[in-house]
Amino acid sequence: MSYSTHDIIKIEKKWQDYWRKHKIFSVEADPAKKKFYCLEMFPYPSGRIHMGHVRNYTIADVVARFKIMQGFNVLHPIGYDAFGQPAENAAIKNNTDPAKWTHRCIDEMRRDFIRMGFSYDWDRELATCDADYYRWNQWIFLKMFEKGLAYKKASPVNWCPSCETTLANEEVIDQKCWRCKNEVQQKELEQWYLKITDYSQQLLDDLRLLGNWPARVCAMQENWIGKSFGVEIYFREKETGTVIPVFTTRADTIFGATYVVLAPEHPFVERLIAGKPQESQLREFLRKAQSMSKSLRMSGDQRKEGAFTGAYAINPVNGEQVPIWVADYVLMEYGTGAIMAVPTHDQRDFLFAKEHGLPMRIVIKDSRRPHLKAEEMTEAYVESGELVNSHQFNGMPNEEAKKNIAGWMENNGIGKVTAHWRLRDWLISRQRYWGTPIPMIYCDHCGLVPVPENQLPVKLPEKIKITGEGGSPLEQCEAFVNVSCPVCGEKARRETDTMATFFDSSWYFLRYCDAHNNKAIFDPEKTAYWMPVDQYIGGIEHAILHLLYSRFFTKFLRDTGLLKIDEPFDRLLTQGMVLKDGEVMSKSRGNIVDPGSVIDHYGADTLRLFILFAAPPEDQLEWNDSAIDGSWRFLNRVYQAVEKKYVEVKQEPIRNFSNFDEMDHELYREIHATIKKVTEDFSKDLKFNTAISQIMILMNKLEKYQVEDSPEKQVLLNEAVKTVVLLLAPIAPHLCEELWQGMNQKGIVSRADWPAYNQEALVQAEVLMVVQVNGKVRAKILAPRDASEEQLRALALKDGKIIEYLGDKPVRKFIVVPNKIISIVV
RNA sequence: GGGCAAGUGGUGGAAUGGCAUACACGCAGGACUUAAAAUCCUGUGGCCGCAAGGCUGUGUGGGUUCGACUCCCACCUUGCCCACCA
Repeated sequence: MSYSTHDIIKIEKKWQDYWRKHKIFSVEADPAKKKFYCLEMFPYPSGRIHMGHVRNYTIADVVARFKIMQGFNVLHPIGYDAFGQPAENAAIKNNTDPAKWTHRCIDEMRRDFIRMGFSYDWDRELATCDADYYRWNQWIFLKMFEKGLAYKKASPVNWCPSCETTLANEEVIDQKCWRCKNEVQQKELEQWYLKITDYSQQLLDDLRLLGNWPARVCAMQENWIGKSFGVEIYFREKETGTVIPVFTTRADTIFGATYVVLAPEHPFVERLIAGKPQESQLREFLRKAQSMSKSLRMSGDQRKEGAFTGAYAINPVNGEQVPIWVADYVLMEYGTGAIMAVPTHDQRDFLFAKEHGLPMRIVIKDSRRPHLKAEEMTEAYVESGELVNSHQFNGMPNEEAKKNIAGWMENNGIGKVTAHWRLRDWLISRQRYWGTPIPMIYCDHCGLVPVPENQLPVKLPEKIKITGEGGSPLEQCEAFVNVSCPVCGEKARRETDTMATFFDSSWYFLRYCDAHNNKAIFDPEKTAYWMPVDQYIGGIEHAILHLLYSRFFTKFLRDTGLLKIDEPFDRLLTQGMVLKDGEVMSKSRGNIVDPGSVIDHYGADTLRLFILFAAPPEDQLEWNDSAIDGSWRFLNRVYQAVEKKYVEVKQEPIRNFSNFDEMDHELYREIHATIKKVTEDFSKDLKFNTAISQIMILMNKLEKYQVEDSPEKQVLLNEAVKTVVLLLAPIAPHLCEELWQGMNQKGIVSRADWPAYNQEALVQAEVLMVVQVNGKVRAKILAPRDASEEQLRALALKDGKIIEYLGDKPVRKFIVVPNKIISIVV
């Protein structure tokens, strides 16, 4: 058979059918076997796969196949993150049913995965939009509700008045609704939250357990959780004595506080301004500030607006009376919703004070400009220095003062050392159709009633009209909404909010362990065997939310006794993006390369090889139409090598090393060096690009190798060819199966044993050593392995070139790095 | 503004203290062919040189070292993430 596109397509189809028919990649939990759980982030089923999927899933597939060959019981599942807005939008646009649309997309995607030759356990396939799956979302929600971790709270949402619907932040573009282009408002709605903040400390502490995660992902999570230490200082309102706690990380600047600022939403504001002369102006300001959407209010260089309340606060450290302001640059969600302003040492306070003519006082001396006056400052001084104007703390370095002042405040009851977090509770309510219904019921008599477990799943109603307008589609579905109260039996109403899809994806890796259990979320014995995921692979865009939520769910389920692990994912790889002409591939840029057409032309193996070879997995990958020809050519050469170089030898000649000539030794060494390199690259840092390079080097060597009718040499050559096929099998599995069969080997290559390398084969009797003189390479000498310094000195000093470079200068230093380099200093 | 990456031939990249540019793409020349494709061979950082060879070279400047793409300091550029977080 020749190597043509036509044949390749046939070969690939043949092996894909074989693998599926014989369930080669289906596995069962078996405590007698060592397990390996290889997982990729499951896709949103948008239809055909794109290069990002190809890259992500090819990397995972190589890991899975490699581990199988190494003898592990490998769990490698796939599923679909199938709820979410695109299906609903498509339904609105084409007047179709989201379920139908989604399942059609899933079918297309599955076909593409099969065509890529991925080694999935198809028996565990799942889709989050199936009731078999989302009933367990509801079950988890009820458990969380039971434990007080799911609760309802009024909070502002982006609201489009013309579509009568809530919008995600991403759907608000320039303050306007992405669909109808009308102005978006903020509206208070009762929303469901998960109390992830109960786990803040654990989520932070356990980052230490994630040594096999990219450091930057941990750093991003740490920043997101955002624990900051500081002091809550108790200011008092002058008239009533009401305590106003403010949070600061800069207690050292307390003597420079010249005003206090409350967030517009601060509950105390209302009482403060009532009856004040400027009340109406203040109300106007508050109205404006609160109607502004959060994203606008927080946008970078927004001017800081604010107003004086007419009230004053007493600074507890010096009894000083300072004005209380309300300003939009203070956020209710962070700290106490109130700050002490130190304009001289905080840039935001500085800008605000300049804008509104508020007083300033320097309390930390800038050693470079010790005589600077506050009114001469052009920006806040935020560096360190000695305290001034700070009573008994004058002269103290400010870092020291931070601790001392905090301690002094605690002793005097005017402040408390505390920590604040950036992490907020997780809003999971969506006023959408295509998601998991939140299993709660509102009863006029009994209040908020959870749906009893035995009534799960609360199914999404089918065949309902979705227009995108008039609020949540479920709200209009009488059959869904009207229900009798599970407690008193009276008429009641169902919750019509659905869950954010991040809920679905926070535990799918657990369901894979026992995908079709209809009695329980999973059998704890099965998760005990398979979990944690040994290798997780996905995009960096999920570095924060998805991974944090999954960690939270894992800890929660551990606390309910279902899991025994603290963290779900042992090793994490975040693969880089696929670029074309230096830009991310996207429809709008028109620079998409369709994987399907590449497979049609070259076959899946070539695509797999190229995408692994072109860049290390974590880096960005530049798509190159002509470079893929190189991958095709290489596989062709492998094919030819088996056809032409592999000759079965009847009698099994005894390998006799003493008969090896230099060429034999070289090939033998290269075989084992390649096994070693590929094994290490596949195991440790998943450096497929260098593993492939090394296989190419072995190919280059074996192609040049001459057998000269010697059966012994033929055995050696056969071993080289066989090694290439084995090492390449995880990367180009279809071709390697075909070649394996062609070589009359037992079984299939997907289940073959991964070759072991012989360390002795790598040891050379003589090594080529580089000789440097004054740091420059001047000669290379062949020296016996592990030669002594004396031997090497003698060898080096009789080398013609070295003699020339040394001249009659005396040798000052003679440095030997064994078997590598000799460095002579004169 | 804060945090984290990264910067190496015409291109993707290799080398993480020890021969810079492995492996591949591209390009040039050659073989085969009526011709083309495919395939194979040779060359390919820059400068000087007929050559042997020499000098130079990993964003910029400094440092540590016998020796630095690699480690340290400062700067420049690009990318990503976070960001009125007190």
